[in-house]
Amino acid sequence: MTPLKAKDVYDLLKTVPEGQVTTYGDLARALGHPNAARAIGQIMNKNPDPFVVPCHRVVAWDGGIGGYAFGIKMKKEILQKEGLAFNEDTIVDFEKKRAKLKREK
DNA sequence: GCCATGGCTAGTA
DNA sequence: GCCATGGCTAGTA
Repeated sequence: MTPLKAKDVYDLLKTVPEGQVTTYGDLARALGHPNAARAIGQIMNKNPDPFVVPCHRVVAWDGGIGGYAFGIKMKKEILQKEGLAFNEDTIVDFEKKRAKLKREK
């Protein structure tokens, strides 16, 4: 299996529009690495450019917030600003907000 | 040897 | 609540 490239993750993530989200596992599967969810999280943590790569739009598989380099509180605020609603720490209507990823390669 | 995950079990109510 | 997974990095040789 070809290695997972950070650039591929970022490129795919950039296709997720404002107001929608994706998950660590979805990104992993779309790139042909069904078990690399955790590696995706680590790649997000090293995000070179938070203003270009919308890593705040990557959440946990169950609609939970996941993590964020600048704190999950800020992540939540940004997502709310982009139009998502929360019930406690879970995204409301998560399945409807979940982006359909275009499979790469 | 660390984790910004996720899936599966054991054990309680 | 445990642990497999996979990419990264600190720290030793």
